[in-house]
Amino acid sequence: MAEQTNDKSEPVAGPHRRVTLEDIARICEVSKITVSRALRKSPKVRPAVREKIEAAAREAGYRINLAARDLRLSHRRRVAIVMDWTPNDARPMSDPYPLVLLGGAVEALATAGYAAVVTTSDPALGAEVSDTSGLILLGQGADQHTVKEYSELGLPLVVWGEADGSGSPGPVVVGSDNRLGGAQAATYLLSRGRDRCAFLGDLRHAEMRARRDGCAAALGEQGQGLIDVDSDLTAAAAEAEVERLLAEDGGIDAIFAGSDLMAAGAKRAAARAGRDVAIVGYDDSPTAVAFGITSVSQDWFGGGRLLAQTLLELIAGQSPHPPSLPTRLVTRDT
Amino acid sequence: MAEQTNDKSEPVAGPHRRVTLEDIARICEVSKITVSRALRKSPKVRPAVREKIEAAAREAGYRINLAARDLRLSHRRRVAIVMDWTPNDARPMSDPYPLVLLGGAVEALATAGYAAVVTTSDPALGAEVSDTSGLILLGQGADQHTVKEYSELGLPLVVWGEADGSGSPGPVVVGSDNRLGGAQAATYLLSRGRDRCAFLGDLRHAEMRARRDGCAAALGEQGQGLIDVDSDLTAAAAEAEVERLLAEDGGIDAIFAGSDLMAAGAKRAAARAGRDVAIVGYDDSPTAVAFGITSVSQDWFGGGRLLAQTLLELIAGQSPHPPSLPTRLVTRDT
DNA sequence: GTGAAAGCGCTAACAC
DNA sequence: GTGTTAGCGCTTTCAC
Repeated sequence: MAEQTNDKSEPVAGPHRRVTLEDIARICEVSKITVSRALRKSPKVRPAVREKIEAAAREAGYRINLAARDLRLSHRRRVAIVMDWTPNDARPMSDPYPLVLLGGAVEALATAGYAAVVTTSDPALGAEVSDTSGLILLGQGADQHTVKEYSELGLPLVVWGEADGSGSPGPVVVGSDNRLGGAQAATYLLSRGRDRCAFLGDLRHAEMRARRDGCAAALGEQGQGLIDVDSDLTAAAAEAEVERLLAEDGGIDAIFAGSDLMAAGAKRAAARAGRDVAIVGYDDSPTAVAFGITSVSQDWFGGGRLLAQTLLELIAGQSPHPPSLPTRLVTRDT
Repeated sequence: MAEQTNDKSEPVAGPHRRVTLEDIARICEVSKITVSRALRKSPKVRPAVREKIEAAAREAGYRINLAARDLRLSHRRRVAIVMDWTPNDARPMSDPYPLVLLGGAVEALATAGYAAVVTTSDPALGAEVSDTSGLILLGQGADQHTVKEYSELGLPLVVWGEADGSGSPGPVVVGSDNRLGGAQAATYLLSRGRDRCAFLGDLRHAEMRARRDGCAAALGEQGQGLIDVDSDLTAAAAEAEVERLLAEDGGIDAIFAGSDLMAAGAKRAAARAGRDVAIVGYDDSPTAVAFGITSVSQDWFGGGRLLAQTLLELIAGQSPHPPSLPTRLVTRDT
């Protein structure tokens, strides 16, 4: 629109010099500090003056220079969020949920007046990451190497992942309660009268292990065991593993899969084998919905918010002990 | 100068004052401009001095203050990325792909030395958004209301979505070539000898319309028509629609669905009806992989990169005309 | 209620 | 090669 403010008898300095407080001050014939106060809605400025200034600022397209404000105030209300998923891992880049996590964090940070600078772990932007109030690391929780690297910055640091439970002095970890999720799966399978259950997943991932452990513990209380089946995190791999498993073991009547994709594979294998197998997946994803698979649901958005809140507490000098986020079982056909 | 820090033996100045160039300068007994130059690897600084300075900076944990740098240089190497998905829309927040889009944009921006400030369309962070070099808007491309709102900031603006093709003076739009995707689906269905094809989707969305139009045009060249079937973008809705469609029309032998989830629903309906229906989905998502559904694949990461490149050109004062991103058909069982 | 002066930490421009 | 001076745009004293 009226982007080019055809100067009001003032020299247009430079091709595109931005409008500053001083410009507005000159227009309104007040000092720049008054403009500053007015724009921040200080009660010390007379309403009439304030309105005039606000109008002039709007008219002239004034936008505050945050660099100047932050420099003067010597703070930076900015937090870095490092997305450190590498592909071919537990969470492919195409996984929906990290985005929701991000959304939750961004929202909570915004509410607190913080901006989120998002980066991949590209080192090129080192300065942008290190000149922040704190850091959120999103990725496979306990990738020790990356965590160590970032914790050396000496900034408040919160990591998304599976708490190692050791209570060790490492970074603050926020995560979903995978053990609880596993226990909920077990309870469901038991309620359906199942007594020979297998866990499907890649146990090299801490989150998968926690899911398995939670399930095994709950089953154990009823005197049942849990059979580990190692599988890549794809539907095809899971299908092949379950096909083999069902052929080998005629008693299997329940499968808890560490992801919905694996659960979908398991369901196909069970259907082809003509076996009645109860199946629980993980993540309550569109895949689970489409296949009608019972699944453990995580509160990703809440997770993002908790991540942000925890970091903000850390920045404020507190010592937060964030709770694990509860999971919820969503029952469907399997 | 007012030197109140006489005690250089005292490492703690105040509760947490950050290390500045001046501190390093004092330690190394040089001027701060020399430190500045050394840290930026200027060739004007003698290697010996430079190394000494670098060591001292590392030792003292010096981190540049970007606010000061940006203020001095009067630029801001920062771009805002606004995630404007509202739920219950074409792309639910749980949609996987925008994250990849984001990743591509963040990576390309980082390479160019720009940081990405990610926000939801929460107005609380207005200043953080408006004090940037430019804006990337991620959401339903042509949500006129949001686009207008942001374009009033007068900043370089690039929107992800379906180009309206009008060549109108609106914002620069970057998007995937949905018409091409539709045409690829048509070519595939024709190659499988199909002659009565339906399109499944919600035509209120510009992207869906473009997919349908591309498909219809390609079919039209072979003298075939395309039947529109309106459906919500869920597997269940699609399943119901296709069930009805197949019952009504005994000739249908092909379905092009605007999303993989709908394609999965269609596949189930076809299987239950015992009909041989060729099916093509859209997005090449994990769901398509799991269901073995032929699908049109978009280059989301490349899309993010193109988004960033386009914005950077705009910032540089050029008038970019970004190409549509080509799609690719991934053939599976359907 | 309003203003004048000072300075946050950095770097471009010019000395030397 | 290195240092001195100045100033980016803002907000906090402290006057009035």
